[in-house]
Amino acid sequence: MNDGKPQAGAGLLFLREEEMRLAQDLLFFAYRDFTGAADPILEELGLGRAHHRALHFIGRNPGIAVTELLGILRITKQSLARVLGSLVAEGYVRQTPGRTDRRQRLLTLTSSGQAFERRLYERQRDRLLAAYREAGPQAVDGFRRVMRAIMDKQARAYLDGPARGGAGGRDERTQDPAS
Amino acid sequence: MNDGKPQAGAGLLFLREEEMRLAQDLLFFAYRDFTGAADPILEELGLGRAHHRALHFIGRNPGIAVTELLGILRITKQSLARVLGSLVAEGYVRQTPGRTDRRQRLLTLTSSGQAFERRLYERQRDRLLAAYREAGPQAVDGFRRVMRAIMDKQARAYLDGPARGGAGGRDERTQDPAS
DNA sequence: TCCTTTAAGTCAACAATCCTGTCTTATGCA
DNA sequence: TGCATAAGACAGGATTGTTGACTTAAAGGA
Repeated sequence: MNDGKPQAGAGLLFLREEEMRLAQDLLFFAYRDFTGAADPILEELGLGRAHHRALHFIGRNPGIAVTELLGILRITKQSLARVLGSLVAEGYVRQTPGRTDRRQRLLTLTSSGQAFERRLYERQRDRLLAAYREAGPQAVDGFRRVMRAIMDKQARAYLDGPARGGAGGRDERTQDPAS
Repeated sequence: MNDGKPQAGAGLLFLREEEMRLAQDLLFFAYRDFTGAADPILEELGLGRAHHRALHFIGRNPGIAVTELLGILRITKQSLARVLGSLVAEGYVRQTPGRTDRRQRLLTLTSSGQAFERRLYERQRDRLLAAYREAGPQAVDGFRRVMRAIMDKQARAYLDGPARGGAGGRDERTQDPAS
């Protein structure tokens, strides 16, 4: 990075600060417009972004336990309970007792929950796909690297979990809890 | 990416969907932990993330008009008024009438506002800097390209505005409104 | 079996953040 | 002069988040 030019100090520090300020802006605007893309669908169904986040991670982790979902969303039990309550009440999410640990209420999307989540997904996908095409595969690789590096160890470990990334294997949770 | 294997259809579609799902995850976790990095400082001063966002964009655009800030944050006048009210009351933000348009109340950080914003910035900077170092300059370039491509035209235009990006020139707003 | 811990849910109360709609004041501008 | 715009204010409400205390059921070790 420092390519050995004589006067190193203030000028480079300025550049570095502007780089970091730009990164702040990028994260704000990209996230703002990425999440905003699904808003029309949510409004149509009378739900909010909190519901969307829950649907996304339940859809992505069928049979996830409540505690695990809380750890992902980083919200309190109460906050999740409210959101989850309406999702269950409207038939988007099903709760089934854990087989090995019967204290758990494993969460799964119903078929209408899957359909709803897919509509939300498609809006964000369209935007992401266009961005990926515009930026090109090499940029996409860099994007992934930086985004992974920004997040906590814990989140990286989650992304590397058996359900994702791994060579095609579905993990045990994917055996859908019998309705 | 498509390395010319015979059976093209379903398998590749699956891969593409997993790519998009991963992108959703990346945006959620990176944003969650990026914003979370400043939370301890905010809590210390008894302010919230909404205050941080306002401070950031006022600091980045000294002398910004209220309407322009509303357009960036995409919130309503009422929401901003509440946040701005406390920032002004606690002496972090100064409002000065516009010189050319006296209806405007141009927003600037006071020196204590600058100091506060800097503390918040430094937390996020540390995380971003570590991520940039870990991912490497080429990845950073890709990150920027993809993030820019995700956001709205309007936001890209903002980032290309005269105050940023341009070859070193400060724009007229930077002439700080006389206190 | 007894005891502790854990998973989940619940209730009450509250705080932050956002929204809508309506109105006023001052100013810009044709 | 008349309309549009910038900003602020008021009233009321919705969403999303918080804390703290408590209950129920089940797991799991001594």
